[in-house]
Amino acid sequence: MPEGHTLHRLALDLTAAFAGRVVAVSSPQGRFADEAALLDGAVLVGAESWGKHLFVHLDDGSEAGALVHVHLGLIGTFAVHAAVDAVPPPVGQVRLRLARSGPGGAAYADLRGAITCALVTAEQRAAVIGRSGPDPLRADADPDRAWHRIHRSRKPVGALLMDQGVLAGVGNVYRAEVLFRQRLHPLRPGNTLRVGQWQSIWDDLVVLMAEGVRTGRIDTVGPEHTPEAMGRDPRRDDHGGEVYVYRRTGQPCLVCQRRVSTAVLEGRNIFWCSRCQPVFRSRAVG
DNA sequence: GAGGGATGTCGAT
DNA sequence: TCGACCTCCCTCC
Repeated sequence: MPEGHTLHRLALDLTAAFAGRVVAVSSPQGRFADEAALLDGAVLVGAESWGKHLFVHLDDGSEAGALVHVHLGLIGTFAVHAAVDAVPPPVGQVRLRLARSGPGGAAYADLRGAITCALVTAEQRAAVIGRSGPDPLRADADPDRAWHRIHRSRKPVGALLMDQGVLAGVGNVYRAEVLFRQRLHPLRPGNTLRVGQWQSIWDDLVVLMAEGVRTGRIDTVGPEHTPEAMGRDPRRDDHGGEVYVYRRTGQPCLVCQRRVSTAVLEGRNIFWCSRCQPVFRSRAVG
């Protein structure tokens, strides 16, 4: 699940469920037990995301407060259950549990399978953010920082969009889809893009990812390409949304009918339509 | 019910 | 380049 929209939504959900409340902090699995004991009984101030990183701010009575850094990795989940009758016993490997009771009913959140769950300082948080590129979901994002990296790089734009130091929060689905929507081949070198093309990528990501936060799915097809509009079966897949090329290898392009192509780039699958996203040819012909 | 792949990243080799 | 993380959901039997 975790692309930037998932983390952004998670931060909103955690804040809605726990902000301003005393939280019971535990690590039923045990791997975060020492830290959890220190945080137990603190007041949760709020949660925020930057790209795929999540930070939970707590007031533990110390001057600086406490900060938990979470990265879900590929398989992690952080499920928020708001307004339940009672907090049930943990099931499976729960690395971190936040729980509260009181007005509005009980609420709890269970973290499983995360690659990172650590107590960090404000300086460590700043370092993580400093290593990250702009996040299209953040109002304070500066897309020029990403453009500065992209237009000087010979690396494929498909690789650059996934580099969290260039752009934060874009994963394999948004990469594939925004490049299709902008009719750009994923192997096209970054330094061959024009600034207007980059601006279109950024603007599109801002809209698509905000929609993802709102719906909890990744839907990228225009109104003319929905299952209803085209009279086709809706997609049933684990990301749940309607897309143009992501994991549609061999199926007909929704725009031109050519079969969707796939390849591996830097260890990850890329998907594109070879007619809608033609191979870029340099004008500097040998 | 088993088996495998995946929306990610880091550290060890 | 490989394993860890050890979840979730899909496909195949």
